[in-house]
Amino acid sequence: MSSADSNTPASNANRDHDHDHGKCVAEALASAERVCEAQGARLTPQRRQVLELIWRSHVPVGAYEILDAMRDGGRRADPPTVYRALEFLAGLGLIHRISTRNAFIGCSHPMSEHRAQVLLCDGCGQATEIEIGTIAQGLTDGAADLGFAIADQTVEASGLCRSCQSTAH
Amino acid sequence: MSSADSNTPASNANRDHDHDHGKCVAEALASAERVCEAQGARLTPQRRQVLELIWRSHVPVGAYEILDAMRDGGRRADPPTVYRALEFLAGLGLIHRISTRNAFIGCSHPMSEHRAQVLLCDGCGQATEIEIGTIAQGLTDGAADLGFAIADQTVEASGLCRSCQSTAH
DNA sequence: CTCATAGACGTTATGTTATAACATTTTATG
DNA sequence: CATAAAATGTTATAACATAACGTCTATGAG
Ligand SMILES: [Zn+2]
Ligand SMILES: [Zn+2]
Ligand SMILES: [Zn+2]
Ligand SMILES: [Zn+2]
Repeated sequence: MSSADSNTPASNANRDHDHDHGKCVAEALASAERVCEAQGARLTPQRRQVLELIWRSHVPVGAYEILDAMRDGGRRADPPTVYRALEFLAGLGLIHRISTRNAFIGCSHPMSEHRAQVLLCDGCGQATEIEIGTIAQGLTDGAADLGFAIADQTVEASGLCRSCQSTAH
Repeated sequence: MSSADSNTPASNANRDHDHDHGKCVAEALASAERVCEAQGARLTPQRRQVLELIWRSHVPVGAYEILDAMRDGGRRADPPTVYRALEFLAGLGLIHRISTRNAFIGCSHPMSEHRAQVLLCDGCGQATEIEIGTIAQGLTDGAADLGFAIADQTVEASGLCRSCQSTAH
């Protein structure tokens, strides 16, 4: 993964409402397989299905929505099944938990180490992952000034995306 | 409240584990009364009690902990009672919800408009509110570059405070 | 191939957080 | 006092998450 960079995960930040989502999904699944292989982890059919269900859209999806979708698909499932898969996927950085929504989104660029920073649209519900280095660094530095050592960061903002601003009238 | 600034709410950021917490509480309650008066809102005994319970420490407190404490105090209470008070207090900026913990803390400087930015210690559990303007601004600007208009921000970081770093060995 | 092991998954039950809906009481005000 | 608005009481349930333990399955050693 150090040679060609034909995929441009950062382009997700500029994603429009009518983008080629099939590409998002394909890239996400390909990345997932690479990450799992690299980590010696197993992307079982069940885990893969949960990842696919999360990637059905860019709208954060709750654990029980996933559960319902799995049942709709004929598969027997219970909460622990879903939460285990979510824990596995989050552990590998393949998904992010959105704390303010109790929901999950697929990570747009799971191959690179990063802190999740997310924009949440109150109009369409879509989440957009961004990566503003100065925020992560500013937070780390600001905390360090107080003697606080940051281990993990959560940065979530809500508002209106470009499309939903033009729609609102 | 525009004249003397004898209280230094920002000093909370440097708060030690053995600070004068009585002062924190006294200031918080005084601020609450001022804010309520300014807004024409009523700080009823029940709301005041919830605020006091939240201010028992700097550790974020869950709604049901508050509920239990109210019942311990002999008062009859049910979940909606607590959640209504929390909603009221949060609406006035007197408390902040900590999304990553499903819990609440008292706001250290409710008189000034601000976005909550919080450091959460995994050791002692205490929350420290900080205010790094460049983060709020960087987030707003970074989002604006994508055409996204931010209405609300959540910034939470976990790690170890100074005291808990020295303790850990 | 058989067995031991570890990881994944199934299953049941329960814990935890939050809100809907409607009744009643309190407070402010004319 | 009459009235309306705000606050609170009350019951029930929705929504989110995990504990605990049993079973299955892939894998590798012997
Ligand atoms: Zn997409
Ligand atoms: Zn939108
Ligand atoms: Zn204090
Ligand atoms: Zn600490």
